[in-house]
Amino acid sequence: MAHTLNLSSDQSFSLSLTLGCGQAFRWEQDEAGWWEGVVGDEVIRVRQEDRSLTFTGTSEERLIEYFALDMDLAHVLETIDRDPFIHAAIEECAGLRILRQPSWECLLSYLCATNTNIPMVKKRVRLLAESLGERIPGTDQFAFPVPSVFNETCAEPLDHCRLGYRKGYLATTACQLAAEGGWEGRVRAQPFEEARQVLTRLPGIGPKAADCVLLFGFSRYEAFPVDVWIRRIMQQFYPETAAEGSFTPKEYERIRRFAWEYFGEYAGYAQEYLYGARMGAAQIP
DNA sequence: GCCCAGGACGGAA
DNA sequence: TTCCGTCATGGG
Repeated sequence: MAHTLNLSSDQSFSLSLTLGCGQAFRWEQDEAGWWEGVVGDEVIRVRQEDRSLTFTGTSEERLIEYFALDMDLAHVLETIDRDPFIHAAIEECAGLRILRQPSWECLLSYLCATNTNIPMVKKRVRLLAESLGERIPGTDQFAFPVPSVFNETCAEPLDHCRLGYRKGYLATTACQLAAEGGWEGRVRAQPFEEARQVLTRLPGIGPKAADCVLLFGFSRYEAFPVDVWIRRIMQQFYPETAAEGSFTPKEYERIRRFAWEYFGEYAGYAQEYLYGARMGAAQIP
């Protein structure tokens, strides 16, 4: 049963930019323009025609939550629109929204995303779901593995997930959090810097992954993840922050502090728009 | 063969 | 504290 959600005229949203900009790893688009993805234990199919979203597999309430359609995007973009560079990115990526991803799969997905590229991350996350997740009834898709499957017996299935050196980090971090429990609440309850420290103490989670998890999995918009692409963008547009040569933790810190002071509480949105514009919004399906 | 990709870690300096 | 080599994996 397909549902329809009509967006109001002041509710800017681009489904393709939002799903195609690389923030989530389980979405694919078919020839007919439908996006299909797995979120939690649901297979969601959705397409956009102008201000109309047609979707199956979830409720309107969860769709609005996941795509953050309840946010006043215009206000957010107004606050970060500080100069011609970011302004051009805002124009180019109009309607891009930062998703509210389930924090567990967001954390482990970005643990898989170090020193690699987006197609490989998507492959690893899919293999994780197929190796350790539950098949979703009536579909050929698998849910992301729940915490409890990460125990002493998960080493063998993880061998098939092309994780490389990340395998040990993922096993350790996932087992630890599954055994402890309550980590999400602890992160959510902490001020930003303390929450960031909780995450970076986990094996395989450094500053970049922690900032991505805070931004995409906890809606902490002051997070400003700096990958090699963002560093290049900062070198080009804001040369006072970025340096040449090797990328040191000190420089990472300088860039993210600058971004937070310069763009404000929604610095993470500035990051995503700069990234999306550089990747070429036009190339995203 | 090389270099690079939404980096992180352990050990040396 | 700050560098520096290394870590699988695949694509160009």
